[in-house]
Amino acid sequence: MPEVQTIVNDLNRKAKGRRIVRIRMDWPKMIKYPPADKRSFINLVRGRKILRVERRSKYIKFYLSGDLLMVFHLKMTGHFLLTKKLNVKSQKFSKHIRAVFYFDDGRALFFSDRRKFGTMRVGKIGEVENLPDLKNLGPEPLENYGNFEKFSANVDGSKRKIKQVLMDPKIVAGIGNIYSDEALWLAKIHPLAEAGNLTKIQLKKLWQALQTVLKKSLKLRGTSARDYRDTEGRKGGYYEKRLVYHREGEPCLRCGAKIKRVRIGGRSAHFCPNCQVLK
DNA sequence: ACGTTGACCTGTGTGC
DNA sequence: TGCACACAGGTCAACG
Repeated sequence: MPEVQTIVNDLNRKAKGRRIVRIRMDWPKMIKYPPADKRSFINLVRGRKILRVERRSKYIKFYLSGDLLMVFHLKMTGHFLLTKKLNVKSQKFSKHIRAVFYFDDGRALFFSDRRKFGTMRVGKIGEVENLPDLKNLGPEPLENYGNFEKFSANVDGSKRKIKQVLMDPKIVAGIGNIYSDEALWLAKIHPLAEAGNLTKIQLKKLWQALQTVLKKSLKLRGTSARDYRDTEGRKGGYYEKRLVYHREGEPCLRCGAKIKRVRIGGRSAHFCPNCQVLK
């Protein structure tokens, strides 16, 4: 999520107010709405002005003229690159360009995505906001005023592992593999702990830990474990500051025990077997 | 209704 | 060098 927020902030500074004059679409399968329909997608978006860009969970929402909403999900390897043309810094991504949005000022927004998991949708605002994937999202972890209570209610009674629950966007928005590991370490909770068994105090601690790691990563413009780059092709700085993610075999920063890795629901979870409790 | 397992894709790193 | 296999920022349809 800090990566997505960084991109959204950049787009608001550098793409807001621009008109999209031409579109190149090389991977139409990424269009989820209107369903796999390249022509209607292009016809809807061409000629529209970008009024503002917002984030909800890990979705990037472009509000366009004509009461339209264009929504992207970058998944694991999606990038937005904003340049006059693909420069040296972004050459690494140039063979994975899936779409190009040409602006009225001569610049262009390139969408690159090595694994082709990224998605885009466009339609009337209400129409798109009511699509189930966007509508059924959990509370934003960085917004207060009742969001902890919503999170707590969503977790209540769950028999799943807390690690999986944290990564479920219907439970809480915007938390993936990196920040779930980081927050669980900070809150001293074992990733395999049954979510519904955690005390209210543990959940509160976890919620605060989420805010701590997300805010820290936001300041550092996200985590570049591997592919992530911002709209100018630059890396984020959080990877170097990470607490536990991708530290298997290294000493725990708190107690010195060896960090372990286990698979949970097909994903890697990194944790300290000594100071993260299962109970 | 709930929890788990594939599916979607392309690439890189590691061990034999 | 070649080959097989594990692994990689996410999400959801399909299944029991």
